[in-house]
Amino acid sequence: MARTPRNTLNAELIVRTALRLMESKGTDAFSLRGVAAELGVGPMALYTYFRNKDELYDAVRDHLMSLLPGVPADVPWPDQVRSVCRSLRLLMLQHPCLAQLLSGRPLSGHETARVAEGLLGVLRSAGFGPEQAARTHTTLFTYVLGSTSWEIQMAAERRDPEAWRRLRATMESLSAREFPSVVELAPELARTTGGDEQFDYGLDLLLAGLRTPS
Amino acid sequence: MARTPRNTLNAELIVRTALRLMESKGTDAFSLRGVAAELGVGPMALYTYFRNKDELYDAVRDHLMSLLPGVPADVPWPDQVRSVCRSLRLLMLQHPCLAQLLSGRPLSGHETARVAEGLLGVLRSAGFGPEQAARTHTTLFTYVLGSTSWEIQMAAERRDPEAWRRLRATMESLSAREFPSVVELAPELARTTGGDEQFDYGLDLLLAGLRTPS
DNA sequence: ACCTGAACACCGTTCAAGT
DNA sequence: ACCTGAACACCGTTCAAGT
Repeated sequence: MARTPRNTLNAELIVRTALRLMESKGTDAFSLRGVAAELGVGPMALYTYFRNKDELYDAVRDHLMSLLPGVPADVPWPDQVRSVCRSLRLLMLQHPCLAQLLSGRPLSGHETARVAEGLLGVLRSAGFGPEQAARTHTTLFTYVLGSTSWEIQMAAERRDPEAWRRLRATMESLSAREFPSVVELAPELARTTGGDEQFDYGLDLLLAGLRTPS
Repeated sequence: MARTPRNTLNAELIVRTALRLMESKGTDAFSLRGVAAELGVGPMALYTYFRNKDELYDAVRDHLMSLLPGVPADVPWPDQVRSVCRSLRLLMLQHPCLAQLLSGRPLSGHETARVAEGLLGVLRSAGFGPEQAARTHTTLFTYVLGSTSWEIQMAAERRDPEAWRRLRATMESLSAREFPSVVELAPELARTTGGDEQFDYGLDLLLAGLRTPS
């Protein structure tokens, strides 16, 4: 093995490699040693650029959030809100690890600054007061986070034939006495556990609530 | 060390011990070996009751979800919906690991059956059609999941003085040119990242949307 | 500064064995 | 069946060292 020459590593390269491994092997299977091996260096080489694994997680999350597109101008504010929310959802769907990085880990503080700025700017321009703008932003953001996390988990289940079979079997074995509505609405539930339509349904519900006098 | 006598172990005891460790040492720090040590047995003793770590995770999650209270009768349906959603949020706040167990792991299929049954029953009785009931249920559930996950993460940040200091510093260092609205509304954002009021604000937004003609 | 290599204290899990 | 003990293939991270 030729010794790795100097300065072949840098933070961005490590982040890109980490991201690639997370998306191919799953967020949990990801390891520092795996990234190092992929880069052809010893595990300790990464510690020059990140103090520990958490810092690398943070860097991956920040990098992904930086990919968020801006807010479209020249459209009514509800469409601007829709655009920001849909963009965040799409980013999470394209990078499933992002959901876990956002909801299950310590926060650095600026990872949501861009989506917050987008939503708050739109809401303030639409005439919302400071408090209501802040509350509405948090509501919208957490709705996107929850619905998309759930959607991703369900999609993962669907991809694994064994897991999907088990899940269907469990649903079908539910007692019709104990869970009459779940059993009756099983087909509808299966259709509404993800997808653009379901996401927009909830989003429109929130927007409809916003337009009623408060 | 006296040898552990036979039949001292059982699935429920293991689940309770695992839950206790998860809540004291954090969901991530939790380990099979830790549970075994706490119970005074070798790591392999647990494999008699659970095929692997994932099965133990599932058992803990199912146990927690079984603690959900029922739906109150004799109140208007919007209050019934509020009750189910608030109960789920409270359960997640009391057991912070539940959020991660629900959103970041494979699903067995019946963990959400009770909350689904509660919501679907209420919505169907209120006159919603099958499709709209299913869509509304998924919207409500994922809102609770997302908002409470976020709230838990923020609360964890607040408890750790070092993390909280870093987060405040990051927020204050945000450029007022790049993020004018975030900087301007920083106090409001800090106040609306959790709490009963914030949760109810989003919940009422959804309920308000539901009452407009669809 | 940038990277290596050995070492430490952990993991989950398999396997063979005991009762 | 219920539990043990040794072993395997992993982890993240520290430490001392090389350039």
